[in-house]
Amino acid sequence: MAYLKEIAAASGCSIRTVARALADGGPVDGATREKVRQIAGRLGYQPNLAARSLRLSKSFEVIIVAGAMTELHVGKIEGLEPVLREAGYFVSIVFEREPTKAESLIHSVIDRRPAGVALLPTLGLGIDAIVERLDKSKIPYIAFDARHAKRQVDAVNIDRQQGVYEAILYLAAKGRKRIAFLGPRNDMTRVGGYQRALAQLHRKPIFFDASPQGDAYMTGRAAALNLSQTKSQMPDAVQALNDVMALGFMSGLHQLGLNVPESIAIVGFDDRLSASLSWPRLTTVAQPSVEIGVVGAEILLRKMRGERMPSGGWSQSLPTRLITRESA
Amino acid sequence: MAYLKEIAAASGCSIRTVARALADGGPVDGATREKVRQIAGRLGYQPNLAARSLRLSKSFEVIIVAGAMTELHVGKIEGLEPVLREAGYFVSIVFEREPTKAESLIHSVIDRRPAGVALLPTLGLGIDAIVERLDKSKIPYIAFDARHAKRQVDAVNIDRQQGVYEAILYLAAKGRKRIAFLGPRNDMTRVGGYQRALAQLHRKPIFFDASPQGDAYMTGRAAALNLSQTKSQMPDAVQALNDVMALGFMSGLHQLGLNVPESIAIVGFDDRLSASLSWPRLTTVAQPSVEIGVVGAEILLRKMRGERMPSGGWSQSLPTRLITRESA
DNA sequence: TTGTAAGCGTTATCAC
DNA sequence: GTGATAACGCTTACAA
Repeated sequence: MAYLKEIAAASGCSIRTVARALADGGPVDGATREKVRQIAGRLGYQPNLAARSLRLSKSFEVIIVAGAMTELHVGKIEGLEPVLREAGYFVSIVFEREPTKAESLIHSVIDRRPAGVALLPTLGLGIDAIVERLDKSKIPYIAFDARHAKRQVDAVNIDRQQGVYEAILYLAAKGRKRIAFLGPRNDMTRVGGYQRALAQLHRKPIFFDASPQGDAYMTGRAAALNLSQTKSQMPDAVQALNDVMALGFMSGLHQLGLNVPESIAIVGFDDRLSASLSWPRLTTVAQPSVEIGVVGAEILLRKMRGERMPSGGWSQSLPTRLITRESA
Repeated sequence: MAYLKEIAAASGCSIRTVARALADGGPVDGATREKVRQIAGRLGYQPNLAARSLRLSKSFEVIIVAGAMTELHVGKIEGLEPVLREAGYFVSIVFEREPTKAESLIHSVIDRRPAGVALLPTLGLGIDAIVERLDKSKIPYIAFDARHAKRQVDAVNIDRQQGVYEAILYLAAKGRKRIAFLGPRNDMTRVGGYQRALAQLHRKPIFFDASPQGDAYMTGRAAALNLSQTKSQMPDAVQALNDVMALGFMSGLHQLGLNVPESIAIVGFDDRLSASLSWPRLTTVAQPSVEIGVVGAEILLRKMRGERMPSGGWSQSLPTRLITRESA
C-alpha cells in the first residue's frame, strides 16, 4: 500500500516529481527518474484507481450486461477481458434472468457511469431499448449479435448466411441429395444461406418447420420422430438451426433405429461443447466465440477513445467455420 | 449526473445536510429530509462510487479469478453476482489460461485492493500459493472446491463422496450387479463414496482406471472400446468420474453396438448441459452450481464485514442431487 | 528541471 | 438540527 506521498518522502523529492517520473508526464532529470522508479518498484507502488478515477472524472470499468448465460458467451467473455485489461480497463459483469428486472438493471448500469458497456444477447429488455438509453447517456457500447435490432446498433455479428451456405455445399459435395432445413422457416439469416445454396444446386428446399422457442432438444427430437409420417421422400441430410436442435434430432433418429450419418447426415450450428461430446460427434458451423469477443473489445476501445466512426460503421461481421466430425 | 452539491443548491440547504438526509447518518428535520429525498430522486442522484471509495479507503469490488472457464462456473457466477450486487458490491472478473501468467495476474488482483476475491478453480498457480498471497494482503476470499489444497482454505465444496454413494445405491436398487468406477483410482472423494457403497452391498469394486488429464471424452471412449478385452466379467453399470468421461464411454459402447442402459447403465457427474443433450440422456450426479455461488457469496460477505469465524470454520459442503434420465 | 496548490465527490469531525 | 471544513490519493495548471 504505497502512495505517491511515501515515494516522495523516500526519494527526497516532491509528489509532483514522482508523478512525472512515473508517468512520463514531463521533463525529469534522468537520475531522479531512475531513483524514483526504483523506489516505486521496491515499495510495490500501484496507483489508486478510485483516486485517479475521481480526479479524471473517468471510469475504467467496462460492464458486461447479460441475460441468460451459455457457454457460447463464455468464449466472448474470454475474448473481451484480456484485451480490455491490457488497455487499462477492468471488466465487471451483471446478470439478470428476470425480464421484469431488466429495466432497473440497465438503469443501475448507466448510473455507475462505466467507460463502456458490452451487451451479450439479453432476454428481458430488447436490445433497442437498451441501446437507446446508452446513447442518451453517451456511454460507448458494443453489442454481440444484434440481428433482431430495429435501430442501428453497433455490433459484432457472424455471417450465419454464409456459414449455412458453405455447410449445404459441403453436404452436397458429400453426395447428399435431399438436404432439409430444420428450424423456423422465417429465420432469415440461416434460411437465406440454405436457399442460396439450394438454388445454386438447382434443388427444391425441404423445411422441417420448428420453433426456436422452448426446448430446442425436444423440438428437434419430435421432428425426427415425425419423420415416418412424412409423405414426401425422406431427407438424407439435415442442417439444423443450432446444435441443441441438431442433437435432439439425432436422438430421435437413434430412437427410430436410423444411423447417423449413413441414413441421414446432420449439421449443427454454434459448435457448443456438447457438439463434440455426442455420438456420433456433430459436424457443425462454428461461431468463432473468442475472436468475436476480441473484435468486440477492440471496437469498444476505439469508441471509448473517442475515435470517429469509420466510413463503413463500427459493426463487423465475422466468418464462421465448418467443423467436420462424424455426423456429416 | 447529479451530485450532492446540486441537490444542496436545489433544496436550499448544505451538502452536509443533504448527505445526512440521504444516508440516515444523523438527525435531520423530517420535512427537510423528505424534500431532499424528493429532489434527489427527481435529479436521479447516484453516489459517485470512486469518491466514496477514495474517502472511505474501501473498495466495493469483488474480483472473480478464473483459469479455464466452463459452463459449470457459469452457474456459480450466476449465483454470486446478484447476491453481491444486492449487498452493494460489484463483481469483476479476470481470466488467465496461461499458467505462466497466473503469478502476475494474482499480483494485479491484489494490487487493485478489492473488497473480496472469489477463486474459481484455477489452473496456473496452485490454490495454496494464491491463498497465501491473499492472506498476507488481508483480502477476504472464498474458494470454490478446494479439494486439492494443502493448507486450510475457506471454500464451498460439494459432497462428492455422498453423491457417488447415493448413485451407486440407486444403480443397485435398479438391479445392477456389477457396478464399475471409471476414473482415476486415487480420486479419494468420488472413489470413497463408491467403495463405501460397495462395501455396504458386500460387493467387490471394479475399476476402469482412467486419467483425468487430457481429453476425458477420448479417455472414456477408449475405456469402452477396450471392454472386449476385459478378462473378467463385463460390468452392467458404470459410474464415471464426470459427464465428459461418461459421454465418451457411452460413445464407445454405441460403437461396439451395445445398448445403454440395457447392456450397461451409465451415471455421470456434474450435470453439464451436455448431459441432457446426449442419447440417451445421461443420468448424473448434479452439482448445485448456482446454489454453490450463492452460498459462497454469503460467506464472502460475512468475511468482508469482518465477522468472526464461526466455530466450525467458514467452509461449507453442499449436497449433490441425482438427476435420473435414460442412461441409468 | 522542480515544487505548490487546487480540486475531483464523498464522508466525518467539530463547532454553532 | 445544521453548516463550514478537512481529508481520501491522484493529476495538472501554474509558478519558481
